[in-house]
Amino acid sequence: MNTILLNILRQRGYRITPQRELILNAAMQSQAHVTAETIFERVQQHTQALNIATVYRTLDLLVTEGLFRRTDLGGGSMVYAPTEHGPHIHLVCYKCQQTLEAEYQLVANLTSEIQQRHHFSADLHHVSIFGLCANCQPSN
Amino acid sequence: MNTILLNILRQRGYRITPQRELILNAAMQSQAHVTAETIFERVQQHTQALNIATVYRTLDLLVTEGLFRRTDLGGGSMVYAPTEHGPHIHLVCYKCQQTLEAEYQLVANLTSEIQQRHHFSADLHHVSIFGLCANCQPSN
DNA sequence: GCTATAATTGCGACTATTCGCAATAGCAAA
DNA sequence: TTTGCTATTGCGAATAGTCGCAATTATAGC
Repeated sequence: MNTILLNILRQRGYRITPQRELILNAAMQSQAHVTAETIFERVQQHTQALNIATVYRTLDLLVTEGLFRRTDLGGGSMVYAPTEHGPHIHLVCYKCQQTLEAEYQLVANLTSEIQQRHHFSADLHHVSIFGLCANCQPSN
Repeated sequence: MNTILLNILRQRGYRITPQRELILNAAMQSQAHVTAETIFERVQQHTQALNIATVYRTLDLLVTEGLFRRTDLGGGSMVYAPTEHGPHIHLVCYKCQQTLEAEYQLVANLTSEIQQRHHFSADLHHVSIFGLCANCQPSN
């Protein structure tokens, strides 16, 4: 049972509903990125009392509150991960759809440069970069 | 009438259909980014002989052939622009949805670093970076 | 413990996009 | 110019995600 994140939400004035508890627990259940659909299925194994729209709305809330990150890994649906899992970037191949994880370090100073030059606070903590992996690049 | 891009497609073994001509012309009609829906509406002013799925498929083709770029500007639908319009990056605000254009230069050496370290050919030519604009950042 | 109120949920409709499949039609070769 | 092959299209259904609105409910104040 994850009380830490629930308490953060409560402190920020959000109501703690059974649905939010269920979603949060299901979302924290694995170390990997999860889709809304996966969370929905996990919760449904215990109870019927949940609508998929609520899953999306709760995940949106968690993302805008900075507790989760949403990433497009090119698989057709967005994936979510707790912010505490630490920043890293995703290299997603256009062609074969494979994804590589890379160190956040690569984009760290891009963030500060964008802040200085454009006063824009870029969120690159779980960003996806699309392109072609080694195997799929034309070899000439 | 845009014969240059049509010839490139022909040379690469793709068939030139009336639909592809119409879509290509409509897509090149303005300097700005366009959505599939916009292209579809433009073409429909001339003829009914076009299906929205074909618009999406043709745009996909143009993107995978490197002739167009697809970008998510956070407005709910993807936008497309000819590659020849030149690279630039988009700073998209999570909160107010406003987008700023910035120089490609900012990410130029990130591309080569990713190539060196991960042998991954990153495509950052029209990338969107999400975050908070100056107005929407907490001011403390 | 009750009540009032505003946040949250469920539901059904809607949007953007993709997909499978049968029908159509470019284009290369004869 | 006709033919045949296969790429491409149209269609309708499916998927991921969002939205408006009425019903429900968490929580602050009594």
